[in-house]
Amino acid sequence: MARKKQGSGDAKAPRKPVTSYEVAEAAGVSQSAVSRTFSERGYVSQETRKRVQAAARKLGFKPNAIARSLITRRSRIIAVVMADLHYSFSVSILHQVCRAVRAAGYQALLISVPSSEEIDDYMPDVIAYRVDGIIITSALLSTKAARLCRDRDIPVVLINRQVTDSGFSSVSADNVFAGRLAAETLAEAGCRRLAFVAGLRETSTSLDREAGFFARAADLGQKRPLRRDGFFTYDGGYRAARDLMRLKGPPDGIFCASDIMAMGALDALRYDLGLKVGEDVSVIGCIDAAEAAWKSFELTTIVVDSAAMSARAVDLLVEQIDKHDTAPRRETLPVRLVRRKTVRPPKSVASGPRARRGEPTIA
Amino acid sequence: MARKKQGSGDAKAPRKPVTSYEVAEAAGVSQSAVSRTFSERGYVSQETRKRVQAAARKLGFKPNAIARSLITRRSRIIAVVMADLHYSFSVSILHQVCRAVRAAGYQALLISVPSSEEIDDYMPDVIAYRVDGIIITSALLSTKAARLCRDRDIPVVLINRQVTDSGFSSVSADNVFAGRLAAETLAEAGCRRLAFVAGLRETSTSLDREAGFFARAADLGQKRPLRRDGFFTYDGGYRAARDLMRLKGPPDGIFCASDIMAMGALDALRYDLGLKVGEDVSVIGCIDAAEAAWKSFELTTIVVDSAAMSARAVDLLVEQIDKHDTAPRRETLPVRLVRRKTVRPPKSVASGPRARRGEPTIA
DNA sequence: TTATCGTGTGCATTCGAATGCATATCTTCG
DNA sequence: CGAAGATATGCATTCGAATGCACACGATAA
Repeated sequence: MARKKQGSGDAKAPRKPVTSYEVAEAAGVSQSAVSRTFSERGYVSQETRKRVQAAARKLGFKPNAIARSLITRRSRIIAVVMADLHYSFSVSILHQVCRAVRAAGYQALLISVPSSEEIDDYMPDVIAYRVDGIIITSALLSTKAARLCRDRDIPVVLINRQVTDSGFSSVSADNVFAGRLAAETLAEAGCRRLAFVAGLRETSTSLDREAGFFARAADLGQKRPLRRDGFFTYDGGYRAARDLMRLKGPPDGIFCASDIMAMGALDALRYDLGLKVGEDVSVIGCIDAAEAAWKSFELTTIVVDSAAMSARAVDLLVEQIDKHDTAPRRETLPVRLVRRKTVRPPKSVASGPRARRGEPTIA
Repeated sequence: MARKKQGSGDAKAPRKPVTSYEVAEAAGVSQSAVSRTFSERGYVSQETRKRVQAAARKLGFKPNAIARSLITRRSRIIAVVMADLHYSFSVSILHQVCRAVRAAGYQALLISVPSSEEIDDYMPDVIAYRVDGIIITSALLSTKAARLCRDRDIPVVLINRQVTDSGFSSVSADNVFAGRLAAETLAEAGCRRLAFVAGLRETSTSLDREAGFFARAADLGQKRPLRRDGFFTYDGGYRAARDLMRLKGPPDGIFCASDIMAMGALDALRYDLGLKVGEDVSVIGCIDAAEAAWKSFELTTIVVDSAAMSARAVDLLVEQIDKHDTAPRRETLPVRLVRRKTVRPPKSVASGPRARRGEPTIA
């Protein structure tokens, strides 16, 4: 029927991938020499190397990573597991992780899990491809999955999540401090009744922020803050804020465990309830998603350097891949407050250095 | 120093991955039988299959995908190339593509390219891993990269981009129609001076939307619309809108080639210029990003079904991988208008079935 | 009874690069 | 001058699963 592949003329175009043997032949050396040239191990004379490289270039040779992986027992692939690819922060992390992975000389196999619970269904693939390591973000490792990794000796690094039971490395923002910072900022702004909008239950991210927030609130002599679940979504934040404000003693300072929820809260407060955010109520988010800086929100929030977090996670992982016997490490990255307009400026300080209005900061 | 690997007791945990030979031995059959059991080709008796499966389960055997790839010459890996992982639409596409890829029995190797121009630097990796196919979204293929793919016979499918010069398959939204629809909607709303905010130059997405918009505007007897570049960013949209409104004959209907730009435009119009969007000026976006539905925007926009687009793209790719000789196809998916609040309701029609206010649609 | 087919099994080879070992050449030093 | 070392090269084997081939068995057809 259709013409055969090798048939037609047009040389140059190598239909079947070129192998090291063909390059060897063209260069008049052995396959070993070709391998040594490309793997940069063992001895190859300048002379030979040049001839091999010339032949390789001419034939369009690129070592087959699959074959290499088989014999070296290193795939140079890192699995990146993500549960919620919806949120902009996850995406920013993913982007950064990809870059870091590549910079370290690995490839990223993306595993987008619908939800944390289903991670077990995805592990077999990860195992089959003999990935050298796993980065997990916005997802938890089931105990079954954790056991699998341990049994197979696959290093794992978690980003912004911690697994209590088992000794995997992790890199997180200083979420407890973020919570403390939020409580402090709201208190300084003169808020007398605080509230916390949590993310998903059982994520250390949200839990830690909550713990810090409550602890610091107590320190500062505040009443125990109110609390609602917001599920890390816009709608969740919207509803949480609306419900909170309908209580008998409504809050005047709300800390949301993520920016998306804070934006939902903002919209509920101003559009549903007709409140003035930054005057009647103050809101603080967490993460500093791109949207937080938009004119529509100008959200005061707590930033984490996602690039640093990703880079660190990959560093840690690669280190564990290389020297095999490293103990799990847990690292924490500093966070800081970005003041925009959703929190009343501090009471005590005179109306001093407040951002000018008018011209947007964008221009 | 550290204890050796194989040393300590605790059986069960297989330090070195189990091979088909070990399973064969445990089951008292040959390696071929194991292979046949797992690859589901050739003959294996029920009896043998069961014993192999039992042994495999006991030992925790999972066929090594790397070894399999080497001999079958199919990696079952699809490279997913993305230029701008920043935008929520890209992300939604990515998420969907991942799912589709997995559903088709492949794995996704994510290649996050900083910008379209740098794609050439990333091709070698893609080639080295002998991926079975490539999905490209929000990025162009350089002519060099295109040649590489053609030479090596690697199927490529582009999502929402088209490459003029070369015959690769693509799946796009009906962008020309989207433009027409936008022009029509604005005209119906009574707009007399239209404007278009373009994305990035040379992306067919933006170009097609522009073409449709201008053509339909002309049909409808409108003056030739104004035009600004918005680079597919919030800031770009913000500036474009501001600049447009400062012209002598400012527009009263703006179509932005993406939602993000539309949100920037919205913010410029209302916060910088103090205009009432949906009354003084109408704005239409394109894509229907998640944020478009938020209370802060309630953006009227043109939707594309990103799940369908992704699924279709993967289908097409897999088809090309399987039957080798398929001609490139270009598919176009329908788009439709989602009316929210940034466009004045049609003049002619009485104030009829307009969405109720009050309770947000979220509750 | 013999030829033919559908099953089932194992042996040996294959994919393509890496690498241990033997070997060869060239330095350098005692 | 001979031994030791560094450099350079090729041969043969290896990684782990897939598969062509030969062969064996039982059932059916001629």
